[in-house]
Amino acid sequence: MVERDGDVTSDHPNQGDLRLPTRGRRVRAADVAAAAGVSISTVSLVVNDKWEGRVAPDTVARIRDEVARLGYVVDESARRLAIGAAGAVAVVTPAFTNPFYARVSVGAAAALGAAYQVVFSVPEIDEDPVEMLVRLRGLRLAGALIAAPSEDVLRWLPADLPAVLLDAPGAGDGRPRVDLDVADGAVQVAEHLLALGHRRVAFMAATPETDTFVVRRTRLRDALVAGGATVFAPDALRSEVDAGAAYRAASAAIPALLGSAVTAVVCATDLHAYGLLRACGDHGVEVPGRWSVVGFDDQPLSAFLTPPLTSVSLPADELGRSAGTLLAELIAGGADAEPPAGAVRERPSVRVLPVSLAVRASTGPAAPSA
Amino acid sequence: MVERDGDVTSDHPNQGDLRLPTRGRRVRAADVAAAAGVSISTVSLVVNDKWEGRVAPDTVARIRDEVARLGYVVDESARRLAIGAAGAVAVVTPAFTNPFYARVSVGAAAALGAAYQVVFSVPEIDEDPVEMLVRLRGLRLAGALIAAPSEDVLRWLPADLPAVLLDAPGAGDGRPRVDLDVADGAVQVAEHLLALGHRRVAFMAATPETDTFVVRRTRLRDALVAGGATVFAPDALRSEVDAGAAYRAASAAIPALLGSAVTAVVCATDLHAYGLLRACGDHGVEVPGRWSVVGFDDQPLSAFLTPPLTSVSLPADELGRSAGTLLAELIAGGADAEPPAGAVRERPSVRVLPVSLAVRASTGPAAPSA
DNA sequence: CTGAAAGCGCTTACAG
DNA sequence: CTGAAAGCGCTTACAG
Repeated sequence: MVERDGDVTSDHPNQGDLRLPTRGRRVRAADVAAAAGVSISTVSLVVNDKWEGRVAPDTVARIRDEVARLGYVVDESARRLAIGAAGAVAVVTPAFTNPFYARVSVGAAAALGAAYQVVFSVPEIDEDPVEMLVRLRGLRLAGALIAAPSEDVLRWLPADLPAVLLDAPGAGDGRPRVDLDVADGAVQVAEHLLALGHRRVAFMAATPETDTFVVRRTRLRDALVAGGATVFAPDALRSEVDAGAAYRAASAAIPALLGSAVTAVVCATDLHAYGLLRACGDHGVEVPGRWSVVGFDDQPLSAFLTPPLTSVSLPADELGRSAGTLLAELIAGGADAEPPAGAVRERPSVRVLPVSLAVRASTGPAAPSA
Repeated sequence: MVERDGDVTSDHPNQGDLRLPTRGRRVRAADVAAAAGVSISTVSLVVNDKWEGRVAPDTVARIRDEVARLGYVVDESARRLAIGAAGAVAVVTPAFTNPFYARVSVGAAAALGAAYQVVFSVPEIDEDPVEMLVRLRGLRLAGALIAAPSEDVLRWLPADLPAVLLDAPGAGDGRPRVDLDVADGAVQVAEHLLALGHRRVAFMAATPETDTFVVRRTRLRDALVAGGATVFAPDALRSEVDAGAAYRAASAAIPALLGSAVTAVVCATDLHAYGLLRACGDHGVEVPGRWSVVGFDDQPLSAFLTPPLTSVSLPADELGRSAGTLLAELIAGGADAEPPAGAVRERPSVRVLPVSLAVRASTGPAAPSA
């Protein structure tokens, strides 16, 4: 007999040990079976809805009554051990407190939550996502959803673990992927600014510059240059994805920028734009009078800034939901199974979600050249 | 033999069945034992670090080598079933995409994540938190952390489930709790406004008005009235906790408010303040020239608004961390154990975290009476 | 229509 | 210092 005293959810029958409160005893299938006068097998069939044609209807009713009366819930550990199924899915993102990833996480959980236990991994909680993923293998990981994956995570990812990458336009390792069409978003920004007469544009970059940020910067540059504009991406004008860091960088960079004839600043993310706008306020730089400002993300709050921010609207929740659905298919369909020897390896599915530019008051006609 | 074909993580030895890829086979303690030439018991002792004085050091080394070589990870389902321990903790909040609760969640997970599997429940994912909590019982819930609990959740909460309530100043059901001293925050706001000469103040309320919001409103009112000010809480000036809803409510309410001699508006949350500020911008109401505006929460972005928002700074991460730590103590210490018969039931621990007012540019001297 | 039995992978007294 | 065995609570062929 395994001893487990002091355990709040002890399963020990309370045999005369007054220190073990009765309420600590879990209800087992055996309890339901005894109460209903049937075997454990029958209880299992009923609670798993596999009784049709195998258990008499009134037996079913009796068992259901007892389940409700006793408050029986199948023990997940035992169930998973018995059926050998993987029950957990990991959702790995770079941050929880960044509303973009919060929305991605919610979308993913909504798509997967019913079938799997969703476990979130963010650096804010787990120092090391790889370490956490290793630990999760103990939960029999069914799959993983990885947003803006780091090199480390990609390197670790076992080939046989169904996984979907999100928002990783550059990660070309043949994994199924759901991306946002940030390249098109950048083009839309360029067209918008060109139409407003902007010909000298600065870009505020993100560090570290992951795939999506590289795309945002280079495609914007290419499209602007093709339209006859000049683009600056000054070293000083870059920061982590954080409004405070962006504010400090922008504050330092603004004096020099004012010397150039820049009429618009495009930011790698809305958070950068928040910091920039605040710094503009400090320096008396009027937006959009002197500079037009554009962001990427269109966070829920961006429409409420002063001035409201023109931003590339990224469907974060749909990104999460779409990736979640794809992962579920992958797991269920065994799309990850080894192809027959000699077969042409199927191209992994890459879904690209469209984005749109939300035009607001932070952009306007280019100021007459300073 | 239990049949489990089509299972990605099938544990079937791959005996001649070519359709079952080898990589799908999990490594079990038995594999490590065989490889190291020891028994399963010994492997268990070593991986659980219980070998001191019981296993020869070079046996330990040999086993560790094999564990590393084979990539063995203890199966959590089997482990939990064997030790009968509860491994999961639920964190229930009203929202994920509200940065305040995102920070609370991160704090809680940081405090609990090492020892327990943290499962988040938010309405955005699970329609019904109660239903989800019931399902979680199957995971042998060790405890729950419940932020701004609804009546439903409180009613369901089993008496024997260790639970900590967060930010629930009115929930007087004797549960251990961690609260924010929003009452004091309201007093600080009142003092700040009175000192600036404000004597006619409006309050923008939240719907539904949960405990914490009632405290914010009533304590502010009492403190302002005690200081000789008049307080309005117009029905029109209230909305859900959402910047868009707040914007619409504020837009509709502003014309009437301009008719009153109000010089300051205090908002139930920063999100309300975002909507109000935007509406003020639309209506040409200068902040703080005409109205001073104050929020509650001090969200990370509030310092970057134009003007930067004066707000009651609520330590969200500490709230989560503190509650997480308290819950861990509760679970470990069995503080929930039935007291000895006749003993005076100990008062539940209620921790109240101090808050502070972050004074920024959105508040200033009261405008001369209109 | 129903139940006895094996098995999932682990942990832990217990007996050497 | 080491291993055989029981038990955790469930599911699923299998035999009635």
